[in-house]
Amino acid sequence: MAGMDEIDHRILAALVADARATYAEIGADVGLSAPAVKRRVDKLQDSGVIRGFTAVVDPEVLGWNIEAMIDVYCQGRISPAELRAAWLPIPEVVQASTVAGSADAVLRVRARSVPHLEETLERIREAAAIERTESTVVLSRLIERG
Amino acid sequence: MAGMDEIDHRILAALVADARATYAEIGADVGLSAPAVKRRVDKLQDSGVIRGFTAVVDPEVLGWNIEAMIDVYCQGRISPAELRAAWLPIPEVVQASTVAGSADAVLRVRARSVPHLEETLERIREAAAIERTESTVVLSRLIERG
DNA sequence: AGTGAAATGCAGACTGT
DNA sequence: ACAGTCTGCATTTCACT
Repeated sequence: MAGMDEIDHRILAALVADARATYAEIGADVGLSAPAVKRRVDKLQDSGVIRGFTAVVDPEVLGWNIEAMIDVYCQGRISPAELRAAWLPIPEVVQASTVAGSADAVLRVRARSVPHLEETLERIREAAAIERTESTVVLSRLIERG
Repeated sequence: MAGMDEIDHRILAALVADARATYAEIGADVGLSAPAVKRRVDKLQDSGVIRGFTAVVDPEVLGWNIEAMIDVYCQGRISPAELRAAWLPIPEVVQASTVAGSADAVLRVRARSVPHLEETLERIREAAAIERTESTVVLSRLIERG
């Protein structure tokens, strides 16, 4: 985005802290009226700085206890857009990135059980032209932020 | 949480999709009145299933353009708690997990530039008794959720 | 869990700087 | 261009059924 001043950054921080905060509350924090805050938030969304608003849910509570990282090796060249389209419908895929390393992409997957993880792996492999995958199971989550 | 029925799950899904959706909108989706939805959301928050609501911000725009995943190989046995304590003060570390694989831990790091990434790597290595690290730079973020 | 009413917050148009 | 005020309308929130 072109001009992002101090106030925009403070509005962003407020929304990251609580996405359901009212415009008036944010305005009180940053010293602006509610309509002024809304105008800025709208611009921030239109320009792509704010991608959206989500609820952060405790995965443990829902029984999605097991997590794994999957290195994916593709056959030939597949565009990032194709990979994204292939994996987006799989809800177990929490994170996907293309990387500059020996692997082509790295996924982060959450599942309820080992059989569930295995089934998810199968669906990931079927979704695109994939040569092989290498999975490493997460033992404990030390840090989670950003 | 004790009793989480189908409707609770659908409310969760709606809030994950858009944390600023109104209770009336969610109620229309799940077949409940707005006050009923609010009561369920409040309970979901009190019981810890919903940890909060945040805005998802494009990191590129804020200048934290480069991201890397770091496989860490430790010397001897280090407890997860020690690793956490060592890396928590480093703000560039966005995610850290111990894993069951050839590496002992995997970090996800965000930096403003390659020199900044290098400096962060140095600090990560100094923070604990580490044998060696293997970094892979992220080319593009395909999916980011959960 | 639904209903209805009061309080609150939102979104648009308008004005001033 | 950007902030403030006003206003009609939607939403939240409470008491009650």
